[in-house]
Amino acid sequence: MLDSVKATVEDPALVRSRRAQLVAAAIALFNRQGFFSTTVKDIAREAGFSAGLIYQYVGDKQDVLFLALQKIVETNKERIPAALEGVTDPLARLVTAIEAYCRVLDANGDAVLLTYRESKSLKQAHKDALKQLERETNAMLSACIEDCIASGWLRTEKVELLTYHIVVVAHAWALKHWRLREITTLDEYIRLNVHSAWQACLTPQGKRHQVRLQAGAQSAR
Amino acid sequence: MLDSVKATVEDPALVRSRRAQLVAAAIALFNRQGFFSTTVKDIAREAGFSAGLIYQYVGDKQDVLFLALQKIVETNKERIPAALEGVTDPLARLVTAIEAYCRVLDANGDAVLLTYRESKSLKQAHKDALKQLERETNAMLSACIEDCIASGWLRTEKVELLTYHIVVVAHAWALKHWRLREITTLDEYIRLNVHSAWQACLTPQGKRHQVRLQAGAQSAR
Amino acid sequence: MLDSVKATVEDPALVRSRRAQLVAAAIALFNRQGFFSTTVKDIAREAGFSAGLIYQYVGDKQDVLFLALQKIVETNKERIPAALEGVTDPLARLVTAIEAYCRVLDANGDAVLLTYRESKSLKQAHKDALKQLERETNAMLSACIEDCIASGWLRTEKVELLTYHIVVVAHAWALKHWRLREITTLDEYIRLNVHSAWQACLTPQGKRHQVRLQAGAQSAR
Amino acid sequence: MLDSVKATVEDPALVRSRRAQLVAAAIALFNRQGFFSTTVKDIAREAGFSAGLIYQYVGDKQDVLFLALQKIVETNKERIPAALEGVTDPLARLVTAIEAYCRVLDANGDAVLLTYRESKSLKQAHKDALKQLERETNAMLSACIEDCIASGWLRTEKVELLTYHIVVVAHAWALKHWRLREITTLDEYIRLNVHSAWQACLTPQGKRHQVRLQAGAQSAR
DNA sequence: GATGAATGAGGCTTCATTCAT
DNA sequence: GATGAATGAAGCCTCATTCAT
Repeated sequence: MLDSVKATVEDPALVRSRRAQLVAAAIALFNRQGFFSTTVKDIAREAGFSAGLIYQYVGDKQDVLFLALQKIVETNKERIPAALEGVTDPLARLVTAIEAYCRVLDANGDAVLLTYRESKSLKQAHKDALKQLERETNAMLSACIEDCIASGWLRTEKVELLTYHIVVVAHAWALKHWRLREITTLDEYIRLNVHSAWQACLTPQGKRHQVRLQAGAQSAR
Repeated sequence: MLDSVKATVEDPALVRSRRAQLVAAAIALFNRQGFFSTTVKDIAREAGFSAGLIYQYVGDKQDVLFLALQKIVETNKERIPAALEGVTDPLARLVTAIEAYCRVLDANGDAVLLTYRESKSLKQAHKDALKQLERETNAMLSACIEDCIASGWLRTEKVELLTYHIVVVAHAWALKHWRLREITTLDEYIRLNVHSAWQACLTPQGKRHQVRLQAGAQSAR
Repeated sequence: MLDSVKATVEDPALVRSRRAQLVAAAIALFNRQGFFSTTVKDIAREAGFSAGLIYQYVGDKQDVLFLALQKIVETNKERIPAALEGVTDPLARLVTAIEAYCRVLDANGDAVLLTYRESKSLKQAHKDALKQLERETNAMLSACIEDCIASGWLRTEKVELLTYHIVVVAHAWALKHWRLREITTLDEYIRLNVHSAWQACLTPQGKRHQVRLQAGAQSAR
Repeated sequence: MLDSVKATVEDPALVRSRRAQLVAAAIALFNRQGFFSTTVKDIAREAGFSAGLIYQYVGDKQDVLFLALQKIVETNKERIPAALEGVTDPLARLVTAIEAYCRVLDANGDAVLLTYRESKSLKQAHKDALKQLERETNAMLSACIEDCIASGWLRTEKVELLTYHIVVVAHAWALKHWRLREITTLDEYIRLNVHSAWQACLTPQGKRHQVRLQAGAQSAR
């Protein structure tokens, strides 16, 4: 993963830390101004080092974009397992995973928009790498769904289609944030829009199980 | 609408036709290469005239982007009323509007992606104009929903939120086309993902009415 | 003179009138914006006809500049004989010629500046033509001076040098107008600066004659 | 003074030396071809570096013009005090200052013409800065004149008007050089035209003092 | 390893000039 | 004769990338 981008500097620890600076600066700027309107010097200044140095850790301006988008997608991917830690009930896991996912997107805000907006500018290999990462993230949601199906709580024709339904509605919170924040809140959005995406697929037993879970959550407070 | 972009040529018919050429060329290229990687000369060549001529019909390269995005959004907006022509039953109207909308997006394909990707590069006034157009398109779906509510077929807390749910799932077909086309078809996507967005809101009467409608459609074939 | 600039239109009366329009427009614009910052379209618009038409009366944008500068210099040249009409006394003729010259320059204002500023942009033949015209104008002043010398009123080593002295001090009124108008008036400037240029050359008889003339002018009022 | 033009390079010594190259190249070219007919690439080539580099030392092509004109006017301004070094007699100082001024103008030749020709193209702030510099130069001549008045050698109604008289006659040597060099020499021009500008203002004592000075100069040889 | 001055290709835009109507 | 749309060369300027220090 690291080697898909070339660095001339040897020390891998240094490479990692420099690239972290680089990527943080890049994400901030790409969000603010977009990829093309951000100059390499902008990135260098924001990252706190000289323009020339960038080319010791990256082959290309495009590589910076790739590292930035990769960082964003990886962050998304890491948060879900963290949130699922300790949760065992399949339906509870699905709910938890979705909520975690939505809240990462909300926090990362326009980074999501960034992946939609600027992916076009990547070389094909990098595009593919990102799509693969996204698939892996989605696979975690799909796994939760399949567990629910195995438990008899859910029924659906195509798991991945349902996954995508959830994913895009979640993404939409970031993509259409300019309008949605005027008419609702994140919590309401999750409840009304995101969760509704899969509730139509609940089996009768699933529904009963859900009621039980909510009652438990209620009394647990 | 026309005057938000300045032309030095007087004849409005000529302005219209030249701009149509321009916009067609621009949409094709922006889809292929993105806004920033497309040069003004590229556009001129694709449109079939000289580079200088562009500036008789447009003040700016950005203006071309605006005209292109505007064209896309307007096309979306025009197809819905056309499809609704002659349909009177509120629920049938909702279904028809949604299907029409999805099929325009499918046809215009990556143009939708374009609006997400490149809107950033517009001047604020142009961004606002596009958002207004989008709101107007959405309002047509909202109106269908409200008719269904008035008829007692649907119930929902926030009409516009439901509208956005539908809209983003529809857009997702274009945004995630690279993956979705591998796992489903447009028809299935509409049935499983788009329509499911509102069916959770059907009232019992609504459900019965829907069954009746589908039976009618069946026998009409 | 006319033929140093080519016209495709035959009718000489038309050529004259069109060119007059052209030149008037050009002088106004060149004064305001300079030669290079004035576009051919600007000139056409100011003159009240289409851009293409200019090329029927002129070969070049440079030709317009030449016609404009020529017009200015010719105007200067024509006013002096007009003012001298009926004046016979040599010293009175000199005074009259200088005053006339200064007042034309004051009226034509920045046109003078124009000849200094933009002559550089002319083709050599046109530069020469203008210098010749300027020499002819100066020759009229020189003639007055020589008459005064012949009458014994003036004495100077080099007539043309004295002429130039007068000319440049007169031009300075236009060239340094931005500052001079803050510290004096045209009348005072003529009295203190322009006329002083030659009064050092008056012979004793010349001085006496001058006193007589002024007394005459006084009593004539 | 330096900061009225922006540079992205930090090192002030480098800025100074690069700008000196730039200005030297620019003055040569502007004299030869005028400001508008000189391209930025021309300047770069003449200065001996790449086109892009110019924009590290200057914001604009116009800024180059400003620096060039500023350099010219400043040179004029610096030579006068240098020439006055050690001269104490007020009348001698006036004569010395004028001669120094004329000889700078003669050496800088067409640079003077440049200030008349191209000032138009400057932004207002830069125009004002140059006018201020010119005023300061003139003030040095005015001071000499006032000393002479205080000593009783000269009498004049308006000191600054007399200063301008001297200045423009001196400038004329550069402006009308194409003709004047045909009919006279610099020395004769200074004697007959420039100095005559103020000799009419000599008081009787002033005249006597002048004779004494010249006698002294004579015997000193 | 780090700096930042230097390079130079290439983009957007203007505008003198032509030419079909 | 007049119009003004169309052409295309060329200018200014930006910026990714290199390289001497």
